[in-house]
Amino acid sequence: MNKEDKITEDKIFDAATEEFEEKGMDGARMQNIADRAGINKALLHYYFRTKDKLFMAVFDMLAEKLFKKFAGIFELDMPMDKKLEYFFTEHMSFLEKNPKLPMFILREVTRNPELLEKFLSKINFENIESGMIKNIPRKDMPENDFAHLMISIVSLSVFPIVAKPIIEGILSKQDISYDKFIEERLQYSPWFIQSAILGMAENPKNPK
Amino acid sequence: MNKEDKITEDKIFDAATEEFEEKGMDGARMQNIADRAGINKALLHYYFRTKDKLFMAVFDMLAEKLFKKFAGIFELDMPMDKKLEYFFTEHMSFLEKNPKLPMFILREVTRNPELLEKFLSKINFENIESGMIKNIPRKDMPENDFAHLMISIVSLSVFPIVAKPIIEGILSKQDISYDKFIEERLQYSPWFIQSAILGMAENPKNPK
DNA sequence: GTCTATAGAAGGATAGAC
DNA sequence: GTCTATCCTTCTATAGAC
Repeated sequence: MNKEDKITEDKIFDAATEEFEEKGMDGARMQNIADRAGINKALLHYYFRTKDKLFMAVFDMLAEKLFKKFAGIFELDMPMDKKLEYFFTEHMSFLEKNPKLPMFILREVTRNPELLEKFLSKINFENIESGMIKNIPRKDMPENDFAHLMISIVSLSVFPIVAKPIIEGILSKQDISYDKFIEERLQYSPWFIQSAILGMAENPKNPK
Repeated sequence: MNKEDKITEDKIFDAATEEFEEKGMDGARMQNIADRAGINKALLHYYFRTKDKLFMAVFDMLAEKLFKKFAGIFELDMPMDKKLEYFFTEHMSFLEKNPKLPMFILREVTRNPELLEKFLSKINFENIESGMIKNIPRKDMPENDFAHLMISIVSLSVFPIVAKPIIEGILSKQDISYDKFIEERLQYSPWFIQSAILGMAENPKNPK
């Protein structure tokens, strides 16, 4: 199905997704959305009433999209080393295809606490925890260390995408391609994390 | 010196910094800046001509501030394990005091390539590389692995701050305080990274 | 359902008095 | 230097013809 065949509401929704994902609520313009969709401004209001309602529809869809990918992976039942590799392969290739998505979510939930609530409400904590804990490398791991490990994994996968412009700029001065760099991280990051997990077990934290 | 004594230009600049850091260029309002500074809109234009010029002055100052902190720490001449601890202590306590700064920089350089150039131009790559390489744990580390290690360190320190709203929300459902969590990371992250470095040395990457 | 034209609100910028 | 009043542009939103 090409763009011409699509019904108008879909064309508008897709155009709005592009505009909002790129510029955020504050930077997006209804005129730009109309232009991208190849229709006029009045039609936007005919289908979605207000900019805010249109934005909400887009945010909801994108939050769902990002979240589904995360949760699904953590729930997998496999050993930690396999899970890590699978996570980075799946998750980062997803983010490569949607490079603006994490920045969009972060920007908007930071701007508007209501959106934060909307986003958090999608998370099913029980599934994630049980899925991870089942295959955790060390059964004696202190409770909070689990949270630290999770945040570390997410930091290592999401930040290189969120900070793409800066990292790309820095790498280019050393003649390294950003895309190649991200490709390498599919191997590097699981290796890094797995090494950290093993290393931490061998060399327990000195008490504070 | 309290706010009343300050000369007007400084009051405006400080108020603009708050407004821009919080809302970004697109979301900031000149009226809000005037209100925060306790003066009227006309004065903003008297001192800074346009919103864009005022924004540029603020961006320049904040980019410098963030960058100085980063660069200075990497240049330190000390062994890797001490450097890591020092980095996280210094860097994260700085970010705790300026929690909106990294989001601001990321949001704005993503929005406007000119700002990205401005930001990148501040970086002195030679100082950073020489300062890090001098105390790198493994002299035989492949070239790109150095870049991967650096990005990993920055990811682990910056992301938990950038994603504060989401992380805070998730932790609160498990009755963990965000501030306490960040405090713990001052110990956890250097330990995590140090363990990874040691672990990777012992367990070399299997060739792709 | 789709368009043109325009109303109406918001926000950046300026004129001019003091 | 600082203020009030106001202009002008930009943008969201609606009216009304087809």
